[in-house]
Amino acid sequence: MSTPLTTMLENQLTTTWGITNSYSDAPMLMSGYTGRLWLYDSHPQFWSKHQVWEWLQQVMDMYQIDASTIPFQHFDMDGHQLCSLTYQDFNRAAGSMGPTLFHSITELKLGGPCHVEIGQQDLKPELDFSCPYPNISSASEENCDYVIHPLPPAASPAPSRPGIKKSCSRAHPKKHSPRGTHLWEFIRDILLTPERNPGLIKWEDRTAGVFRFLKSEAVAQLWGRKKNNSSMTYEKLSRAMRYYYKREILERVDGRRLVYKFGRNAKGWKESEK
DNA sequence: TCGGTATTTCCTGATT
DNA sequence: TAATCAGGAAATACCG
Repeated sequence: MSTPLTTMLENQLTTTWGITNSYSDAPMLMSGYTGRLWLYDSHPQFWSKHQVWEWLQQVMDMYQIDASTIPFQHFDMDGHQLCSLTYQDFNRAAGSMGPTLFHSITELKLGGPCHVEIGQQDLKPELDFSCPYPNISSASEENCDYVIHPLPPAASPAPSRPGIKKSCSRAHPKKHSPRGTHLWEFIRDILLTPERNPGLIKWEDRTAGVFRFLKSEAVAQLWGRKKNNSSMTYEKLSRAMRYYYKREILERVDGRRLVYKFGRNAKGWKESEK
C-alpha cells in the first residue's frame, strides 16, 4: 500500500489553506509537496500571490537567507506583475537580494514549465550562465555585470537537481544539507516567520518557547523538501526532535502530543534575541 | 582516510 | 484502531 502520506498531507494543507487563504490554485499547490516542487508546474506569469511568496521562500531556503532580509510586502503581487518587474525594480524591492531574485525569476521565465520528478535520470546539460538572458531586453549588455558569475548549483530553486547520483543502498538522493540548516533551526524559522507558516506550527507559550505542530506531516514534508528527501515523515522528524532532548535544544513537554519546548541550547527564538 | 556530528531509517513497545 | 511518543540501534552523509 502506498501514498497514505500524500493523501494525509494534501488533506492537511487543503484544510489549512482552504480555510485561511482560499487559494484557487490549491490543487497545483498540493502536488508540490508530493515529490516535486509545485511552482514549476506553471509559468511564473500565471502564479498567484501565494505562489510568488512560495518562490521567495524557496530562494531564501536555497541561499540560507534570513527571512527578514526580503520584505515580503514588496512582493504583494501575482506572477504577472512579478514578471513585469525590471532588474532595477528587483533591486529596489529586495536590496542586495535583488540580483539573485531577478536571476531566479528570469531563469524560470525562460525555462517555462518544468516537470522534473525527483530521481529522474535524463539530465539536461547545466545552463550556460555566460549568457543567461538572451531574450530579456532589460538585461542588456550594459547590465550584464550581474549575470556573468555562475551561481552555485542550487542557485535557482530548480526542483531537485536531477543529477544527483544514487550511491546509497536505500536509493535516496543526497540528504544532508550543509551544516547550519539544522532541524530545530528550520522549526524555529517557521515559527518566527508568519509568512512561511500557513498554520503549520504555532506558539503555545511564546515566552516559554512552547510550540505545537498543527500540521505535523506537512512540516515533515517541508523539512524533507529542504533536505531533498521525499520520504520524510513526521515519525522520522519527531525522532530527530527527540534527540534534541539530550542536547537540551528541546525540553520534554509531558502528556501533550505534538508539543515541544525550546531548551537552553536553542538560540534565536526569544523575542528579546531578535 | 578517519572520526565526530547530525540526522535518517527501522524497529518495538507504551500511551493517548 | 490509528496516531503519537519514547528510545535503541544501525546506517548514512557531511565536515574538518
